Order: sequence, then C-alpha cells, then structure tokens
Amino acid sequence: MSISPKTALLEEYALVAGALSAPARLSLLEQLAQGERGVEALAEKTGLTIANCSQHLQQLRRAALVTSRRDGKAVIYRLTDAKTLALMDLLRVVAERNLAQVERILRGLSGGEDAPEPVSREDLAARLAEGSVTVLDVRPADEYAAGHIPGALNTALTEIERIIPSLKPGAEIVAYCRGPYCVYAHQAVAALRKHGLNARRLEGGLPEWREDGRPVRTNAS
Amino acid sequence: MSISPKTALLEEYALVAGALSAPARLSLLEQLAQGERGVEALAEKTGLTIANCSQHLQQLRRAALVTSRRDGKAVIYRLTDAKTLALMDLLRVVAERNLAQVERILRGLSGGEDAPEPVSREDLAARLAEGSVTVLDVRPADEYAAGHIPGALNTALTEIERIIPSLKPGAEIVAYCRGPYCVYAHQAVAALRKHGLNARRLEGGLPEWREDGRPVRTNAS
DNA sequence: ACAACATTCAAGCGATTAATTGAATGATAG
DNA sequence: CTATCATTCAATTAATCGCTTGAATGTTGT
Repeated sequence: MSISPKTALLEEYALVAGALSAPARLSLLEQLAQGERGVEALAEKTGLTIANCSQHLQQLRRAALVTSRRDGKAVIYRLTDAKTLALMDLLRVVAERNLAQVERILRGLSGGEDAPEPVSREDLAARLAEGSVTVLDVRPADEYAAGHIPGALNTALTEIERIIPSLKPGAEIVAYCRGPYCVYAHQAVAALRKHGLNARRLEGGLPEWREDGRPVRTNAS
Repeated sequence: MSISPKTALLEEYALVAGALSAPARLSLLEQLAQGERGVEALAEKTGLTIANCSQHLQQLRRAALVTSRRDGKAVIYRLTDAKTLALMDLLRVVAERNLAQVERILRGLSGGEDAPEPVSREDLAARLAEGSVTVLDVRPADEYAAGHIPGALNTALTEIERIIPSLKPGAEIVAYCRGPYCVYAHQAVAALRKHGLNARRLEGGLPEWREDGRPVRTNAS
C-alpha cells in the first residue's frame, strides 16, 4: 500500500458505489431483492449471458453487497443484508428527488399527470383487513409463485387487458411489482386508468412489503 | 429514447452511483460537507488541478448531489441537501460493515486493537455541559475558523506533539475532524494514546454535529 | 470598452471496464 | 473413477473514464 491511508479508504467506499453504477448490476440486485437466486435464473431474468452475469455478481460480492452459498452444483446468491436494500433505496430516493429526468420517465409511464399518489404499505394492510380493495401482482408468474401478498391476483403486464372485464368499475385496485426499480406497476396503473378504473400503485414492492414483516403467501401446492 | 424505459430509469440511478464511485469526488463531497466552497479552494484542498476539479464538480452536479451559485467571479458549490450527506453516510456504513479491508486500514491508523469506541455526539454534548472533557479539533486552521465545536482546541495533526504538554495526564480528550471519511481524528487519537493520554474519537465529524442542530462557533473576530 | 480573473469547454492520451468467446474448475451421479 | 453439468476463469475487443493541456466563456473593476 504505497498510497496514503486516506486515499485507500476512499477507494474502498468508491468500490461499493462503483458496484452500484452499472444498470446491469442494479437489475441483478433488484432480482435478488425478490429472494435468493442461482446464476442461471438471474442471467435469464436480466437478459445477460451466464458468464457476464457471473462476473457482475462477483463484482457485487467484492463490494460485499451480495453473498453466495453453494447448493449442489448450483451457486445461490442473495443480498448480504437489509443494508444493501437500504442503500439501493436511498440511491433511488436521491435520484428521484433531484433528477428531473427521472420524473419525466416515470410520468411518461404513468400516462400523464393524472397519476395518483402511491398507496402506503400501511394503508394497504388496513384496507386488506377490511376487504375493501383488490390487489394486483404485476410480476412474472414464477415470481408470484415464489411469494406474493395474500389475496393478490397475478397477471403479466401483457395480459392485463384480460382481467379488466372481471373488475367492477368502481372497485379500488392497488398494483405492485418487484419494487421501486420496477416499472410494471406504473404501467399497469396507467393501463387500468385508461379504462376508467380506480387504480393506484403500492409504494415499494414485494421486497419492501416483506421487509416490513407483513404476510407473504407462497404457492405451496 | 430508443432504449426501454426500464433501462433508462436504471441508468439514472447508476448515474448517481457512478458520481460517488471515484475517490476524487468523494473527497470533494467531504470538503463540501464542511460548508460551501469555491472551485479554487476545493482544488487546493483535494490536490486536484482546477480544470480537473471543475469537471468532477460538474459530474456531481449532473447527479444532482451538489448545486452551485455564482458569487462575483467565483462559482460556489454546496451539497444539494441533507440527503447527499445521508447517502455518503450509508455508503460508508455498508463499506465498513462488510469490507474487512476497511477495518484493516482503520485499525492500522488507530495504532492497534486498543483503540476505544468512539464517543457519541450526545455523550460529548452532555460532558461539554459539565465541563469534564477537552475537545480537540484536528483540522486545518481555516476550517476551524469557519466553524468548530465551542471550546474546542485546534491543532494540525503534524503539530499535535506540541499541545501534549498542556494536557493533564488523566484528562479525558475527545478528538474530531471532518467526518467519517476523514482519518485525522483516528491518527490524533493514536498519537495521544501513545503518550498515555486518555483520548477517544468523536463519532462523525463537524458536519454531522452541525446536522444534529448542535452549536457551532465561528472565529468572527 | 478593455483588461484581469475564475471557471468551463474541447481535444487527446493512457488506463480501466464491460461484453464475448472458449477453456478450466469443482461437485454430483453413475 | 469418469462423465456431466453449473459456474468461474482467462483472453480479447470496443467503449468509457480520468487527467492534462490550451483555448473559450463570462464577470468584475478601471
């Protein structure tokens, strides 16, 4: 270590930030926020090649944002702890708070400025208890099967038109997806509102719901 | 925008993380946490050339971590808001929590494993009120002049030997510097303890002290 | 208007990083 | 032990990033 200790420290911090500075790795972290996954599953979900995915994962591991364990032939990765999620969250908050660009993208997704405020997780839990709300899980079926909010209906974004007829016109609908990085729920709300339905978005996604200690149901059939 | 909205969003988040992924920029942010500064002052403090410093600052501004205003000929930069500080702090916490490398560097600085726990800001405020502690500000004189904890003595790290004779052997000493990224206080504590003094480090630095709403004195003479 | 000054812009170089390909490692099943 | 499979390593190429240099911009003071 010929450089000064001060620079050495800053480089360690920069390493962690650098691990978060590629869209591909943020995408991987978003997937891992849903639950632990193997390399192959992650590669498919993110559209990366296996080798490329493996290298990104090792970079995340070098920054200690994820850890891995071996399960037979497969290596399973997961977020190191809740701090990783917190760091991702704060990164998103700062970006959204400050960058006009982000707002423009999100506003475009939500179909104009009539997009309502998201529903807090606390509110949703209360309304679920009194049964006055329909919850919509806008994630791929396999992620839904691995865990979802109890009572939620599952539909892919591309299939959302199909379930519209089964929803009452005045019913309150809350859509959620993978989390703050995911845009499925934004798009679902835009589509439903275009049909005159009273749809809103859940604040955060399933990882945040689970992190709150709220109930999650799996398809253990 | 030919790429998907999803990728566009992730790229915005990655931009913020990328802005934090260079030691030079973290160093600039640490300086700005002390208070607003002009380009030339920042360049001198960080050892960067003016042009290079300016470019780094613009990168930070693009990520909306800092903002600038014009004051006559000079352009003054400052942190956008407390969220920037929060993001730096969480980055540091994650890095220190997870990376053994960081611990090794810090332990080396503090002169072995006998380094005591840092003093919380709340504790220090209480002890200051009862006058049972000597506070040492280990930053350059100009930063001390711009604001320091009331009653603190100021000494540069290189001059620390000089003030040792004036300290009572049993007195409790608390050292602080610029903040968590700064290693001056670590080194000061190591030096003082080597002389048998009862020295500890303050948790965080002046920016965090100020952020808590605690009193700061300036040399308005 | 002109000169002086602080900052920013633009171009170029060297070093690092991401993605691709193909080979090597490590664990399990027969 | 050997074959098989998931993952990782190694080497290559293209792109990006950080730093330097020298010119351009914009503001103040005369």
